[in-house]
Amino acid sequence: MCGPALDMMQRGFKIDTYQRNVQISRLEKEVVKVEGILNQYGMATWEKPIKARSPFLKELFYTFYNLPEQFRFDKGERKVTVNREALEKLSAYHHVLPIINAILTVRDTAKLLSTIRTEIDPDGRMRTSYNVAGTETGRWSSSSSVFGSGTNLQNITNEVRRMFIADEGKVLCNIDEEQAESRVMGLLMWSLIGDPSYLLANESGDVHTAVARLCWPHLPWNGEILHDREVAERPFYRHFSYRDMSKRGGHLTNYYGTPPTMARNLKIEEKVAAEFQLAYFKAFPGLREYHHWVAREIGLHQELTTPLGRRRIFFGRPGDDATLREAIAYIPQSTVGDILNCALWRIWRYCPEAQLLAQVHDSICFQSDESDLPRAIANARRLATFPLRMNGKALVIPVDAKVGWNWADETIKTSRGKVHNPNGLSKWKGSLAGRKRLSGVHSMVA
DNA sequence: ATTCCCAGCGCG
DNA sequence: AAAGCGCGCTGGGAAT
Repeated sequence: MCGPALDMMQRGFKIDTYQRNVQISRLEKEVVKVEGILNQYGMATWEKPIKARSPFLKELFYTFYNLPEQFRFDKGERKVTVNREALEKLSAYHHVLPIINAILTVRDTAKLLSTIRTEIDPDGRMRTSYNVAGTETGRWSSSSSVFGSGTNLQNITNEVRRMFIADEGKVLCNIDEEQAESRVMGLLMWSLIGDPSYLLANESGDVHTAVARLCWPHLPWNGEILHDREVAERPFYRHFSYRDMSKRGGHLTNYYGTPPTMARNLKIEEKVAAEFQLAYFKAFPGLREYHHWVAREIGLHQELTTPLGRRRIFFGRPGDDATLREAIAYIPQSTVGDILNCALWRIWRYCPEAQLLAQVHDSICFQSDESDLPRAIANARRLATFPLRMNGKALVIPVDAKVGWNWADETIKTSRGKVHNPNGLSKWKGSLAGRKRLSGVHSMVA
């Protein structure tokens, strides 16, 4: 793995420094403005400034204002918190609403700013350091480069990805393993338990609609893709469609999430979450059995081995729920990482026209000369597509390809609305289809 | 002045 | 009683 890792670490990812500077000055102004407002609130109330990220916020809300303490759980411990979720609850006390809004704005903006401000190297490139043996699951991790510049490139938001660009004369391609963890979960349920239902749902084209069909069979489905999708997008509960429920609730349920968690994350009632899980487990009976299978393996051996042969020993107490949850997540997460890394290595070794730029767990970004692009993408896809076998069953994870001149999607959702990004990534359909790299002001249509 | 720790939050 | 897993970075403040 050091081959492709060093290749990317040495090359670095070109940064659009103009775009970077524009963003920095815009966000700096915003932070200064809102911090000023926050300080005025502070002086007007408890006669001290208010810092959005200070631990003393606890004192402000829970002692000075005497509001009900909010808690979070951290490794089995109940702790007082002033995180986003807590502040959103406290905003029901509308005398502190302006303070809370200002705090959340400063936090969001400062976070964004700190990533965008990350030091780039003198040649205008951002470099990272990949650790190819740094995690429990076999995934890579990413951090600042050996010289202290750059940062973790595996947690860059779409908004910030806008400043990561292709070199002159080259085009970016991002390939992605589609619904990878979910498909591996399907293979596990099929090969270990004998229940193919979840894999079939995944391979139906639109997994979330398929899951919705199985969970709510009484709705007027008729098998036509567009019609069924429309049915799935009807409201289920408040702002939630059946499809939303299937997507977010399904993922959480796969990983042993409980109704209270689902209720919190999806902002729905606990009863509604429990109802969904009942239907979900009924539609995919292999899921419960997979959870039980993992519990049994951990109880007996305290270890698991993935279909690609990666063994992990679980040092937690075998009977603990926390140990079980780590174990349930392990095989899908590790397997997807290994599949992607296998693809990465093969592209590095056999597809020289693809210059690797980044690895993000289930996706790879590379660049090619425009003239090489169709060949590079065809080769990369071929090298990344291979069957995963387990107990005589097999699965192929499809590989999606997108192209553009910067690393963000064509539509960027920001806190202030949507921004059109004409140089961004769009689905590869065999050619650039008339797309051209826009420069200067034309590349930034608000 | 430097190091350590925590809380919060970003991605897959 | 506790309430998906896997990471890394930053700012604030305490400890050294």
